[in-house]
Amino acid sequence: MSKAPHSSPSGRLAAAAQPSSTAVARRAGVSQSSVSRVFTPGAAVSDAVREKVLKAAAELHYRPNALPAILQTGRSGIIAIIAGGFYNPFYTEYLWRVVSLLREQRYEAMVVHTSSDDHLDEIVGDLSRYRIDGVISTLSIRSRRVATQLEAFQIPVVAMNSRPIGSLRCISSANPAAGATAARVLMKAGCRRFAYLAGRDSPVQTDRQRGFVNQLRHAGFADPEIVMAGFSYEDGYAAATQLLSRRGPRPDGIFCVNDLVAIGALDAIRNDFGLSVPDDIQVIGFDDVPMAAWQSASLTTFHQDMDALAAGSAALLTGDAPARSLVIPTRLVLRGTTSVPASTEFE
Amino acid sequence: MSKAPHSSPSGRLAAAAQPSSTAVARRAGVSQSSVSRVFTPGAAVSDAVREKVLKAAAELHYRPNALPAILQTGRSGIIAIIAGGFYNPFYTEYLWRVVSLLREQRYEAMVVHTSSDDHLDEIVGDLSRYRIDGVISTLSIRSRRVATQLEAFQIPVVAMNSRPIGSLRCISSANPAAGATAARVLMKAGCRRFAYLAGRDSPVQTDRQRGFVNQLRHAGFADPEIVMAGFSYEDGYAAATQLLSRRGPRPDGIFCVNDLVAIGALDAIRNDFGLSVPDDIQVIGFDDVPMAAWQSASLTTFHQDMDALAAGSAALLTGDAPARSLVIPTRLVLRGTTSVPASTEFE
DNA sequence: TTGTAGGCGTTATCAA
DNA sequence: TTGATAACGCCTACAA
Repeated sequence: MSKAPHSSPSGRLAAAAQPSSTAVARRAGVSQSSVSRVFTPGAAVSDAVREKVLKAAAELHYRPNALPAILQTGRSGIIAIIAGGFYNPFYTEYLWRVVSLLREQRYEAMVVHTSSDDHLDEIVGDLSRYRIDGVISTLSIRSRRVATQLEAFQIPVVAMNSRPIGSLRCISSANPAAGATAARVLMKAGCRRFAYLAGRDSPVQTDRQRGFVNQLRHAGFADPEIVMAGFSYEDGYAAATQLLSRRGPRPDGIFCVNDLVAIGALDAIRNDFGLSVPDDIQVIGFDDVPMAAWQSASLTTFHQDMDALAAGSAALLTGDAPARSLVIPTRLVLRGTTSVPASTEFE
Repeated sequence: MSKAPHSSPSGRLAAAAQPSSTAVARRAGVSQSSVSRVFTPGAAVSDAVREKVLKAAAELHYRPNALPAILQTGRSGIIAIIAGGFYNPFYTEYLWRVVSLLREQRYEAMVVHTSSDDHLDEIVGDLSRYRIDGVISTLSIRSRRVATQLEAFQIPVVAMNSRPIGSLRCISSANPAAGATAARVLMKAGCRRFAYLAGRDSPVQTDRQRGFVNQLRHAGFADPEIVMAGFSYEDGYAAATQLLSRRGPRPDGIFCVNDLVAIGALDAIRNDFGLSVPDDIQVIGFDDVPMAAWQSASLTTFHQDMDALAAGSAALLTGDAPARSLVIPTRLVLRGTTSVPASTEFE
């Protein structure tokens, strides 16, 4: 007996037909409505009927079908999550936290992986066929065209690290403030010549750089050397190599757009140039990914409040948030790549 | 004008009502069937009707609603992915690859995060309300109870690293073979006293250990010291510390259940015990996560063929696979934590 | 407390 | 090639 599911001729996966509430009703000797009521929390059903229905349901392995209800109510309970940058543990941690949190709130997550925000509108268009209730994007939305298209779908969209274009709801860490703190830490630690290893066009990158540069200027220092890196270990490694290969005095304080870049830089500084961190050069990263705490890195960095980022994203989506935009404070984590007393305050 | 979506009184997210094919039909002056046909690939429609319909659809921002079609056909095009262990980049890379691949095949992925396979049946029960076409689990399914429950749903289930219980479809890397190769590499490199840093009860763990131990025995060596670690950096760090703090001669060849454990061990060996790798101790990991290639680790390890794992999982699900179980070969990646000539063959 | 009837937006079927 | 009509499985009235 081949009760197992099989592929249809088209090659599409065909699940075995599942029993309907009508089938359960027939078996239990009650009406379909009664079955529905038994599976609707708070509906009035007599114990006798409930018992009969549950028995029949168990025998048939009945599971209520969510789709007709969605058709009826227009609410699917599905949130689309469009994510990228999985090479950075920051984004994968955000992903699982958001997914878990949504599930606690009885939403399911439909996840799409993409590396660019260029096709976000197409993707949301595809997913809107499932009548998704909302969208969370870990990719910052930079294109106004995409933002406009997204609005046409009439689906709430929360984007991380985006500028608030149109009706977009945005959440991010306090990047400019952290950049400024990075500058203060390095200055306090005695650095005199600064450098910044930059990401590529993204609000995150811009904000961190701006905070850092402005604070240095404010303190009367020369602008830091800016080296275009990217967001990966390899990018950081290459950028640091380039920076330290230049003629002239080398920087003694480096702020990096994220931890991966910082760790790449550290490996170049220590292994290829034989320099000591923090004696010759001090380094600060961003994200506080698990690897930053590894002994081999021991990287001073900014911890992003993942709990708050996830909770804030969900709140923005459901409208429970007080605003249309949320900014979450970061926390400085001092480790071995800087030399300031741990008790120093940097507010 | 408040056209934006809003929360209903119940606090649930309510998306704005989307136009139906009937609305499009009315506007285009054709029947609903014709609209349906325009959006059904391969259906016969005249150019005149198609044009009218597309025009009306564009004006209304119409998107076909997938739900009634699912009701009708029984196929949702949704695959559930139940994943955990996101602290290990191996699992997150697998996740995005599978998600991307499924999307290419026109499936959407519903993702649930959970750390244990204990509730897999409940989760699948929840998701079956959406009439999912299949399930991929990155958690190995160990409980026969869960496996039995899963069968009751009549939904195809692919599990990574599981034993084939019931109708479960399984995929994994060639773990025992890799374990044996690890033993051969360390022996070839001149090691004499071996240790294995173990994970906790999972087929992956057991298979790698078995391959390693059997090969050593086969070559006439004493059994390796087995230290219970786990799967994280911290676990590896602690296990190595424990191992090297013991009295008696210390091991000179260590195989670890995965890269994170190996990197944790490396940090303990080098920093806390001041030993040299590979001169005093040689180390091999498993997975070839990006961090294994970082200079600070430079870890010899086994590369898992992520492409094949993802493609195999999808094929098992859709029935395109030749078997109900797939085993994917690994590739040895020699780096700085072992001292064998790169050209050596270990087949 | 229970049952009957209508409708959600598609696809499938059949007639025109 | 097109249109009318019946499902699909549930929820929401309303009636009994």
